[in-house]
Amino acid sequence: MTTSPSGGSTAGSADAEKKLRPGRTNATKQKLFEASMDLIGERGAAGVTVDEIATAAGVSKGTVYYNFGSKSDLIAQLLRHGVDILMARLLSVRDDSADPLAAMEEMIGQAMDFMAEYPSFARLWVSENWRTPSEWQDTFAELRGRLLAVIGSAIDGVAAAYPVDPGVSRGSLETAIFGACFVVGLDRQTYNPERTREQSVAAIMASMRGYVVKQPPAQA
Amino acid sequence: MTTSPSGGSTAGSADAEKKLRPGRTNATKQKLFEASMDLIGERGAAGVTVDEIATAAGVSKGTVYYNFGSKSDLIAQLLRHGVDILMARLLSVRDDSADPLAAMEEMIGQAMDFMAEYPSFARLWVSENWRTPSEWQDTFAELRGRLLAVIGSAIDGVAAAYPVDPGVSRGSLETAIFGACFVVGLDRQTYNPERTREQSVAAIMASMRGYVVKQPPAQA
DNA sequence: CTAAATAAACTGACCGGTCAGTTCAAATAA
DNA sequence: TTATTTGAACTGACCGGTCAGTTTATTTAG
Repeated sequence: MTTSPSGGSTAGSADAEKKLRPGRTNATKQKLFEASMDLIGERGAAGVTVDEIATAAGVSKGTVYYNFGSKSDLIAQLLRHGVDILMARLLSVRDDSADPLAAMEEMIGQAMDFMAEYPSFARLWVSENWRTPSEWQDTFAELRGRLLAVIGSAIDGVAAAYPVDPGVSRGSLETAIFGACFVVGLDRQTYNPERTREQSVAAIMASMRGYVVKQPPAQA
Repeated sequence: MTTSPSGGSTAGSADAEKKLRPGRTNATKQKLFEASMDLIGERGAAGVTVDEIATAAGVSKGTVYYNFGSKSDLIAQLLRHGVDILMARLLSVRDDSADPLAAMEEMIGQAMDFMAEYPSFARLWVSENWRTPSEWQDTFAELRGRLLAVIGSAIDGVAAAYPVDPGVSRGSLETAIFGACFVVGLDRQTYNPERTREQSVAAIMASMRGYVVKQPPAQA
């Protein structure tokens, strides 16, 4: 076997040993990420061959196995890569103590932009996320937790500034909003391209507005 | 070739020529549906072999091709089969003119029950629904439309009885709720089995409550 | 009532082809 | 020099689909 760098599968997503040699690897990895994102998003992880990915990236099959240990490892790193991008966008929303509801809205807007820009990643996510015994179970659990934490803290912000319905659990609401972002974004891409970003955001925000109670807290 | 029945792919879901010969075919098809639902839900359409499906159904590979024209056809009919079940449940909700919001809530509850009972179908749906050039594009478009129509009319019912936010388009809201049902149901199954049915319904219903305006119609 | 005939339902071995993964010597760049 | 990439070959397993033949239930003929 050659001296493949391969990259840590369970690394903290930050590029740990990137600096060893800038070389061409990072550019190659990037190309492989982009190519495989599209292909896998379209036909599913199992429906795409390594040869196809290599060809689409303008690279040889050997290079794939030089940069990644396996097809499975490539996909795991691809998931981290996508989540890193999404996380960066979500965290770019200033958590100013102004209106937490507005912050939430901006976050959802960022998510919608991400879905529009990386629809293939969104497809990959929803395609593989809920598979029961999956090779990426642990990867998904970790990444999902990281994303939900961000949404959760945004919800907390709202709950701290407004009276909210105690009958709605934070966890379920996180899930509903998180999932709605993916689904609404994908649906727009696939079936309703005429729908605007604002319409989509408004539809998802409806659940937040329903979360804050109409009348001042009944009594609870 | 033998005289395969194969079943109409675009039939209106009602069993048309069931009586010609009771035979074993219907029972066999049912077994194949159940087996493939589970397997495909777990590992994806491309990740399951016809041999596996046949074995799981306690039937030979040839029987699969006797009852269905191809693996693809099996899956298309499987999708219709699942949607028929879900539709029946959604339509079982009495559309009494009482409280449309309560009707909506019951419908979401029915959807949650369905997701709990057929999680594999839900996984199959979200896995394949948004694939761009897919063999089942048309099938999905049709079935999606049928389901959305039911949800849409429930939303209409609410909009007719309450003052609603005109800034939220009906279509986007349909999508958000529809998608949330799948995602919340799957997430409960996969990551949060401790969550109750009521919590999940409440989280999804939040978007309906946010859809009806708090104060009597502002002015629009 | 029984045996032959018929057709639906089913079987499983088989085929052409594909795929993930491995290896490696040679080429190419930093 | 050394890290990186190439491209091609090879393997061993697997896969979708086919097909000639077998079982099973029902019908028909004697």
